[in-house]
Amino acid sequence: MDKTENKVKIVTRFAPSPTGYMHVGGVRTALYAWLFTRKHNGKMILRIEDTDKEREVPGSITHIIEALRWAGIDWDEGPDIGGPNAPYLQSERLDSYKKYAQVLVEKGLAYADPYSEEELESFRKQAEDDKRPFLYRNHRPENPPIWDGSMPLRLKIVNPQKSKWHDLARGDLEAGPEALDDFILIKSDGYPTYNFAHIIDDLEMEVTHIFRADEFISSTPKFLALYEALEIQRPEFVTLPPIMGPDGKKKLGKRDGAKDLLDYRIEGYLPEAIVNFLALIGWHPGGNDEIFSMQELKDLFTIDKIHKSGGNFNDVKLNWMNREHMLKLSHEEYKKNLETFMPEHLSTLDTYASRIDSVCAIVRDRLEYFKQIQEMYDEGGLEYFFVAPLYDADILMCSEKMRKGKDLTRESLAKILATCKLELEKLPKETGEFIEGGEVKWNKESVKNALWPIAELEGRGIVLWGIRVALSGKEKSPDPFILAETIGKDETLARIQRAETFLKEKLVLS
RNA sequence: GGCCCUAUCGUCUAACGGUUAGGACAUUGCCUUCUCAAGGCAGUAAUCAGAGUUCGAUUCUCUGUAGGGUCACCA
Repeated sequence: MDKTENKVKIVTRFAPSPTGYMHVGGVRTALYAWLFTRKHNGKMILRIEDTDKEREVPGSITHIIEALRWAGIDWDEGPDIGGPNAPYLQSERLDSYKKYAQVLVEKGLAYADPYSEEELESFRKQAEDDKRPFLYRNHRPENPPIWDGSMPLRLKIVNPQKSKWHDLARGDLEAGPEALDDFILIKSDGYPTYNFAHIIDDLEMEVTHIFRADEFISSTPKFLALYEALEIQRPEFVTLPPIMGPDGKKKLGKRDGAKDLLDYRIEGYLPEAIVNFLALIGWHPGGNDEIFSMQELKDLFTIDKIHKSGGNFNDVKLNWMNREHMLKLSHEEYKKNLETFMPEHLSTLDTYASRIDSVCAIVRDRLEYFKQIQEMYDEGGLEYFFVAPLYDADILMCSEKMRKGKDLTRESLAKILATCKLELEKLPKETGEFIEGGEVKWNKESVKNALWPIAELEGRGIVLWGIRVALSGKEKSPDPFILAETIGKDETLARIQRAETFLKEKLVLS
């Protein structure tokens, strides 16, 4: 296989129809074609199959292009960049289809369909009532009218028999003669059907490998008949297994929550992660590795490793994988991504600039996708990184478990906090700079060293919980030391002071 | 219903006639621990069923079963 691939120039195409969004299944098809093409220094074409004017959604083409580019997939010819085989919109290639249709008419292999939709419908119904499959060729008109373009044009299947073919991913396939019928080449509106158009385009564009979804297996006999009628050589088929919905029951569709690819960008997923994940549904290079870069995928990709059976789209694992890719980012890259998801009311604060780096580091282990930053740590989000929190007495007082049997009143907690504050005041204020003549500076280590003796004395649960909540106001948050380091000495002391006062006031009130 | 495709832990998968059937996600337990994460360790968990071929079948063949696809003037 690989030998011939290297001799003949590989030409692949991705040919979506502009129906509004970029299905992840489609992205995978494009991805496999892309990996294969780029690995073999081939040529990839983007072609838009816009022959159904009814379904076309305006803006789709730009959307598709944007989505594919985001995923890191590029092409050598396409509607946006042109190329020697232009145009790349099927709606602009009508002359080609007409030309080949005429060839078939002249060969006596295509004929006009004179029936009305109602008549066709009744044939179908009759077949259904008789419990046999409907075949148009059983109703083929004796003397079809001359095709003037106002009626559909059908291919005449002269000798319906069993079809056999080879698929590079699936192996040998076959279908009975029932799968073959006189199908429509050109619709009455003058546009070709998919079945016809893609074959003409692939021929004219000299496509060598067709990467396609599983559902096209059933119509392959039709394509084969057309190649034969046209007396042309067919490209290789590479049929991919289906991607199922999370329940594993049905093909992944819009209703099962199949997202548009760009939704993942909105959620703050990394394109490399999506690509990695998608690549591994239906293909695996062997071995135990799972995290691959685009480059690695390209190097490893081979058609014979494509699976036959379908796979589920499991977004729990996608999240894990996305985190793995996020972890590979440098601090600067991570920060850049994260900042696009920072709520504006925080990013405009004057505490923001000095603390965002630290927040980045803190959040790094915790996020599976960047938008999660917005839902982090309870409802309050991450305000407490930038502004002093409000307190809840119950949370501040910590749980029984943390107290470990020790009595704790608001007054005694306030005292403990005061003691901590006293110790922390002794620390120099500077962060990140070496302090001459003293080991301590204001970083999480020194804060820890200052607090630890008190914690040992009064109970770790009480002291560390108390400080942490004094700094964050939250039941759940990063540890107090890193929080203290992040907000700096002045604010740490101020927040402890506030918590202390809060406790005392509460005490007086109650 | 006709035709077609597919079948390894719950999920993604490794294995290309010989393995204690491996890894990952998820899950469970433990460790770490001031909370939440993260991290570390450990555990539970699969060859759809039945025949054949073979010294030996997850792997090859057949049958059954289940799931999926497709039967448009959609792609």
